[in-house]
Amino acid sequence: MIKAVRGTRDLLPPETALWNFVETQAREVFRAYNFQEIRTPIFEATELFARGVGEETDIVSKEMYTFRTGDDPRWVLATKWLVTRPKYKKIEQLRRPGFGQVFAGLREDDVWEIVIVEIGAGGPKLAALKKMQAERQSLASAAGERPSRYVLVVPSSEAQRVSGLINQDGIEVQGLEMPEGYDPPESLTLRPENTAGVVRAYIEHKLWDRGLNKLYYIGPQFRRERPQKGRYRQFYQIGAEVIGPSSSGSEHPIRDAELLEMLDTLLRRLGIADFTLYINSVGDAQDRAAYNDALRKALQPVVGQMCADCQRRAVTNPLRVFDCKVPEDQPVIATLPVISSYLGEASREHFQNVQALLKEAGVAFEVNPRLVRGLDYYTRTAFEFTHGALGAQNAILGGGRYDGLAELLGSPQPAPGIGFAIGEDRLVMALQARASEATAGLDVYVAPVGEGMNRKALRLAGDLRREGLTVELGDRSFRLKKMFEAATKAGAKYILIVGENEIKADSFSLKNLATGEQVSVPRAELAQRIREQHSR
RNA sequence: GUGGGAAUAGCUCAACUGGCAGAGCACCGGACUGUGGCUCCGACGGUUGCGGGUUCGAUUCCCGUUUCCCACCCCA
Repeated sequence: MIKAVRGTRDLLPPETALWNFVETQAREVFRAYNFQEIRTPIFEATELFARGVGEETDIVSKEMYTFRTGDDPRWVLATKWLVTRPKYKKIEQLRRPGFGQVFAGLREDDVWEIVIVEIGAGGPKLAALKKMQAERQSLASAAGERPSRYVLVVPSSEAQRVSGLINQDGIEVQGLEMPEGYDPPESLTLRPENTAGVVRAYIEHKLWDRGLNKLYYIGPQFRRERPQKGRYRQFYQIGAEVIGPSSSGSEHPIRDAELLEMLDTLLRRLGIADFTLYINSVGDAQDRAAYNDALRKALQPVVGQMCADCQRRAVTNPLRVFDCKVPEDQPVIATLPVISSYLGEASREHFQNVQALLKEAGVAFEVNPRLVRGLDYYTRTAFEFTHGALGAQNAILGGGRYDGLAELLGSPQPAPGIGFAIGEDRLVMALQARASEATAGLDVYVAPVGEGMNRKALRLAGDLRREGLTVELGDRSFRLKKMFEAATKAGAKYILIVGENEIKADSFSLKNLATGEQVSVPRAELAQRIREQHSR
């Protein structure tokens, strides 16, 4: 049996009704705050995420669904061919277009290794080139005495760019003229989050010229993580971004406060009361750099007493030490400097203002000096909403300010912004108890009885549906009893009998399935009658 | 990616030290051919996740594998 792939799942009724409920509420709240919907592609150039989210983040370094297009096996697919003299001919036999000219310039004797790489539109992967260099070095030292040349062959259109990147250590870059019809590969990635895509669209379509600076999105995202409760490989996010030139007010603390107040409103409206808003300021890029230095220094003398995870974090990402849950480490953590002491004047004032405005708006919050965000682009305000009873994945929503992101992605002018993303899967999980409320019921079951009644019933059902009712239609071949059972099972409020007597009288037997009350209702009054009763 | 637990009918779960794979609910049919729910009767439903091993015999024991769950890493 073919099953849904790992980490993905089908959403089935009645749960889908709950998803629609959540999305409908979100749209309504967003509209009240003048946000408009944007839909960006589900995949983007890999480079967008590498630059926007950060090359060193876990997301980009190991959790993305990345694939290449444009590869044609007739061209050069190989990333590497190891060439020694006996194998030289073997490669020629591969008859890849254009190989002849590469080898023409080389004498067999002095070729040690030829590496052929294809360079996609996204540019060469630095990591891949570095890895090849390291391999080459170990091969060369293993083979010691042999004279060698190391040749990197790339499509000629990329030759100059690549040699600029790798022109060192005796590596030769040769351009290979690609044949007619060569389609350079692109590296594409299923979006792991939506902020980068929104900012890309903002820049691409010059949305500032259209006064569009409040945007929201709802849709699937993809991360190749190990599945866990509330954590899927295709997951859904509801998010919004306020972005624009500073003159539009996008940098002002009131935007931060407004956004947080909107989220508070949305969660309450969804019936979630048991949540906590944590906020912090992670400062601007300079503040963060200074703080990171200080943190590393402070950790140096004490890290030896901490758990293995913390020792690793101290090197790779010192901020993460604050996430440590080992009880023995907590006293040490308590002595570490907090970022608030390293905030510049501007960041400090901004954060103070956000807090003052939140109080003004009556939004409850807690400052959590240890709250840090994982993505590179966050600056200043960072926040998250947590909810109990969700296990280890207790954050249902997170976000923050990203003042430098637009420039990083090539915006001609600064466009500070702030946004959030709600984990819809987790939000729905938190709402599961209320699932029944969101399920829409069936208004009426139309039951044809007797010869030729199917046609009449079909028309009548169509009329009622056009009047806005939810209608299910039976079939004359069922016995009436069957249809009653079906109507009851489907949760219909009424059953409507369409038989010869009814057609003659143009008045139909309408039975309330809850009360058992049955009356004859003229055709013209049917929809009205059903709706009335139904709204009681 | 790491560690632990689990997988048996559509669902929830049984099956003792290894001995015919079962129940409740759901679904379908009937009792009842223009009146449901309740009741009763009947039928359907399975490669026990998959693959291998041990054994006369494996749902049960062993190995591998896949998926899910819990946690770690990390984090919208």
